[in-house]
Amino acid sequence: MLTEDHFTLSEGAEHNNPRFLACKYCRALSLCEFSSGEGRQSKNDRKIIKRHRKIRRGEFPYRAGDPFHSICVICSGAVKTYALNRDGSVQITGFHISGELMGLNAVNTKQHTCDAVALENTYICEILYSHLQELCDESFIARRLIFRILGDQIAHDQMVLMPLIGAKSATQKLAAYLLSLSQRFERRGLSTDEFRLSMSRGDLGNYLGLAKETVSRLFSRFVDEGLITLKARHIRINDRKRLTLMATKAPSV
Amino acid sequence: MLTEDHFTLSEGAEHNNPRFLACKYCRALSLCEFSSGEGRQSKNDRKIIKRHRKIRRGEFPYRAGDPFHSICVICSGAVKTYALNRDGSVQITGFHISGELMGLNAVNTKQHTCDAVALENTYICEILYSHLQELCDESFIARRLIFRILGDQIAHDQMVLMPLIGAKSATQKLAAYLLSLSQRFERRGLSTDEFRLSMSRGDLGNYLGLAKETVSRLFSRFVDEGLITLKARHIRINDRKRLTLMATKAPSV
DNA sequence: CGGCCTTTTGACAGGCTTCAAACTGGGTGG
DNA sequence: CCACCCAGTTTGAAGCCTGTCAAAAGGCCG
Repeated sequence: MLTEDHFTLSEGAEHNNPRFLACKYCRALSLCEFSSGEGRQSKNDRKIIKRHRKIRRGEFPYRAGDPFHSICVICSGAVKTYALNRDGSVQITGFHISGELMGLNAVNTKQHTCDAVALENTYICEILYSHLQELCDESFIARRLIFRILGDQIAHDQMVLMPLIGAKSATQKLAAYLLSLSQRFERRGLSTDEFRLSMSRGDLGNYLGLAKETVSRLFSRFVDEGLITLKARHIRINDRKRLTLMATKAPSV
Repeated sequence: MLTEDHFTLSEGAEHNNPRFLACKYCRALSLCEFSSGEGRQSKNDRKIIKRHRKIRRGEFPYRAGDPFHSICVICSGAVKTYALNRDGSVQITGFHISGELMGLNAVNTKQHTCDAVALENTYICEILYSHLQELCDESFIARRLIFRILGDQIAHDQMVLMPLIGAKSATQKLAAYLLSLSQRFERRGLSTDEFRLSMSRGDLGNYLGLAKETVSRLFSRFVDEGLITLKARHIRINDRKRLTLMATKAPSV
């Protein structure tokens, strides 16, 4: 499915260049190259994908209430999404890293229900959903692709979120989430054992339903026990086996 | 989209007859009538949907490892799904009531990852997924329908599951889940304020990450405070406003 | 009507949150 | 380039919430 077209857009890229990373991950998704590969005959082919929008730390890819018009692919960087409760408190609904999609929960409502904010300088590609749907009317491959994207999202939500709800201790929650993060980095072709935690302890706590102090204390305990190494927001997993045990087993450990 | 065909299948039905309920809810989904309405010209039209399979309490609609071949619609009754951890402990992944879909998380893996077991005598319709996909190649409406189904599932997971993860107290969790259950019954045309809890306290606790005793105690407290009325597994919500407050607000109430 | 599973209620121990204070690190301006 | 500053992080102490263990009461099904 790769086309020169595709590579042209990334020309001059180097390994550390976010534009290059973008296409590397989109390729893994087989979404970007598809969007640029199909429909070449049309003059509007470029409109289906808006490439490499730069979003600085603290800026918003989209806000709650914005009309939904495109699926966002994170090329590099990280984004958190959150909803505001009526009483003013915030509920973080997810963290999204390079190669992942954002905003799929709005495909039916046609309106974003969460705010999205960049945790660090971030590049995103936007794929216009209405155009992608039109493409589906013509292309068998597009149909299967979009089914796969939606299905993956459902499977991901079920498999990752459920253990976090059912976890009976803070230890379980944090261990489980670290492992799921690790898997996500691996799936994007990055290191499984060593990665950057772009979110603050407070954000993590809010997401997992824990106080930020508890998160901090658990990290310290994990370090003491040799499970992980931590330098500021850079984490390395040293003992995946035991971490997995803590994620599933009863809190009596 | 309704056809005589459709009504024929439910003939002789009465309001309390599960077969009638089946079609009532499927109509709400616009999935069943579509499946029987489209493709009438074909001789295979009946194969796309397998109607009204009866499943007794304790029986399994499907097991983990089974090949995924159809989307299950619950006509009447209730089903829980759960996964087994390596250490033998179970993690309940969801409760499904009449009018809802099951097994969507397997559309891509092509293999079920959870066990599903009926909490009471249950009727389900099965819609063959491969046939539905083929239908998508021919029908615009089928495409939009399946997008809507998948999109709804994603939105549901995001909106319902996230608050449960982020809840900071047992009270929040249980109140939030009762309200989301209530919404689900309403969406299916049933009473918002009065419904049956098909699952045991233990199941609820397992799902929410609470001890069954805690669930029981919270129910008692809710009753004492006049928020709900409880008779065995029949619940009535008396003060939705305050229950909503407990679902979002800090545990200091 | 009897047996069994579920639910309720109590007591206690332990984990988590809250409040508070000291510390660290990244970003800014001189 | 360095010092400063502030947000984020770590660590401590105390109190509440929730899990665990235990026993009694209730409800459902044969």
